[in-house]
Amino acid sequence: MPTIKDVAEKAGVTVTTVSRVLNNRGYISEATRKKVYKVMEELNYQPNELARSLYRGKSNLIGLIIPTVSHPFFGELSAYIEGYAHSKGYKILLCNSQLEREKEKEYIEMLKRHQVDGIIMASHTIEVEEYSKVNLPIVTFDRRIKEKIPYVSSDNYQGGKLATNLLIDKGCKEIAHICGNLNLDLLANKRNEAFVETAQERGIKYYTVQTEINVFETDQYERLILDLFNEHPNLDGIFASSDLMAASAIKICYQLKKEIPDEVRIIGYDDINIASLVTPQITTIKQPIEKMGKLAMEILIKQMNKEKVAVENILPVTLQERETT
Amino acid sequence: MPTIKDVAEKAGVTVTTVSRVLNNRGYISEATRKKVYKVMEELNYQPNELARSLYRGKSNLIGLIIPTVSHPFFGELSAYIEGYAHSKGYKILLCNSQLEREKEKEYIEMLKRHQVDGIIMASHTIEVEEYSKVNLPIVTFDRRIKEKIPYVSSDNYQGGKLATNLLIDKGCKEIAHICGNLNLDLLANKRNEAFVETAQERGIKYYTVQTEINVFETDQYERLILDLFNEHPNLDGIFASSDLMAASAIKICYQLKKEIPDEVRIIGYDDINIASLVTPQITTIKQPIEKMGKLAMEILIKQMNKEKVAVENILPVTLQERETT
DNA sequence: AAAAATATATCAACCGTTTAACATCCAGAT
DNA sequence: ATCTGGATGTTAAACGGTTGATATATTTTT
Repeated sequence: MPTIKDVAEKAGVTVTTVSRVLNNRGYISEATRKKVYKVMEELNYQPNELARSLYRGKSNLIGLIIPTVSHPFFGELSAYIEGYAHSKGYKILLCNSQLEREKEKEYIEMLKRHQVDGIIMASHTIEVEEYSKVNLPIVTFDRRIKEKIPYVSSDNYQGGKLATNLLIDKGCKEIAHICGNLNLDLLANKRNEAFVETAQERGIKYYTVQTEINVFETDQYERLILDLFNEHPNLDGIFASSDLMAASAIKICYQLKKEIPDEVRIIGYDDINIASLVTPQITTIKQPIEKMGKLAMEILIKQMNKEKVAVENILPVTLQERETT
Repeated sequence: MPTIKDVAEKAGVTVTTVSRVLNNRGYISEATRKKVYKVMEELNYQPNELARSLYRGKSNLIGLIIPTVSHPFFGELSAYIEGYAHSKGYKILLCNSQLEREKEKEYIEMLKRHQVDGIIMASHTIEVEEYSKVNLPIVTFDRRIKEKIPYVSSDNYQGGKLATNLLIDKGCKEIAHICGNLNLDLLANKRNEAFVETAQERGIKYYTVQTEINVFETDQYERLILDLFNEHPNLDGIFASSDLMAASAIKICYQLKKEIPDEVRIIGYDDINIASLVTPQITTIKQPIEKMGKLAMEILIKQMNKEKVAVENILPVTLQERETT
């Protein structure tokens, strides 16, 4: 790999001059500028960002910690985050925590060693105190930390309310919410709050089913839903806390020969791409994934520039009515 | 951020000694080792990997260029690649090319500037000559380059053959292959070769439909499939070159009130997670995504260690029969 | 008591780049 | 003839770490 020295020698100038060309500082005549650029071209020279980052104390690297990029929600979110980051000159270091506390910690340390400029944290199993130790611009997804760490979320309570009301409006008499584990202190838990409160207010029978703390496993979803129908054969409405769960619910309904939406109505959450691709198309609560990703990056960049940021950043959700209700 | 100097001072030793502790070189007594570790703990010291990488000429960074991580196939692939890379001490820099030539080039240059140790390239729109310019360990997905760049692929011809034969065995008389654009010189094109040859051999009417060169857009898939049925109302078998395309085909069949699998049989490709999650579950050709990801990383690591690697690395595919055939 | 091994220190070079300070040269304006 | 400012050079320090050479203790072995 050619260095700035090679370029300088070949162009017959000093490294200072080359550096000046590279960084547009000081006086440089058009002639030398052209000559230097030409040599860089010839040598296929690329400035070493490690060296630059070391000197500048800024790496332009962002750590992204998610449960796994193979989950479509996080896949889509990551794509948007990376796209926006790239447009702003930042690179994404991808970390799949698999929702394991130890991995989260390990990744955070690794990111610090690599001098990332900030961390986007969308996987939350570590203890709250760990967050304050990070000591780096950080933005959180869907989780409020006691300390003043900014977070991005969508309006989970409103989403839960929209979903529950839709089921009831459509005539459901006995409904269930299948959600992630409520012991994880996530803002998504507000969906269940809304579900419970709305069902109570409107005097409808309701049940809550939680998944295990583990990872996303469709087998588990299917088992839970099957058990649910066994216990409550008259269940006629399911509010699934992700579109993937909704797809599992659809599958089980077909197995049990329950017609959708006539006998059972199902509403999902997220509105990932496949929600409108599968048959029947899934009615769902749309999270503004692109906006959330962009906002997270914006907040991170502001923090890096020592600008003030709001701690709470909640975006609105919308109901996407399709074929399962 | 504390530096090695801070640690040395606080521990009352020199940086050389700290560095020795850090790197396990030379003589170090247990006492000083402990003391140094304790101080590192107290200061929450993390060695600066930029500085280390700069000196060592090795960053432990790998560039991963894919069309987009929001596509489930690449999402799953990326998760496996990152997981295996992490276990080997490598970090992944995520690059979504959106299948744009300019972005691919830009990303490659960026990765070189950041001194990545190697590149996994799963997006191929740049010209073949560009690959030789890279001058870095590289491994390619599903694309053979004239130069001796190693590639990982699954047995596309066999996959196409399995799929086509299944449709015919099940009684299809008029079949179509919906595939990506054949002008992109991808090994996936062998699926179409196999499709055509098998259909001819067995004397079955067949058609090939290509998508535009663009990105993956379900709207486009749906339009193509709708047109296909308009032109060939008696079509009774579809070989879709991805599970997402198969899902689109299912959707259109429902719209046209064609029963699956009685009137139309559909087989997908990839066996991404959602293939077995949707209803009906998609019959598909399973690519060994995890093995392919791992193999790609292994080949890259071997190249980085100057070991010899095979250019051609083709893994077997298997038929997953489910509900759409 | 001498030799060998262990433990640590000091010093300096190096990785590739940036940047500040200062010097030099030249062309044009005064 | 002098001044001004543009264009470049020289030099050296800095970023944070690694490493080799060399020196100097202290222990341990012979």
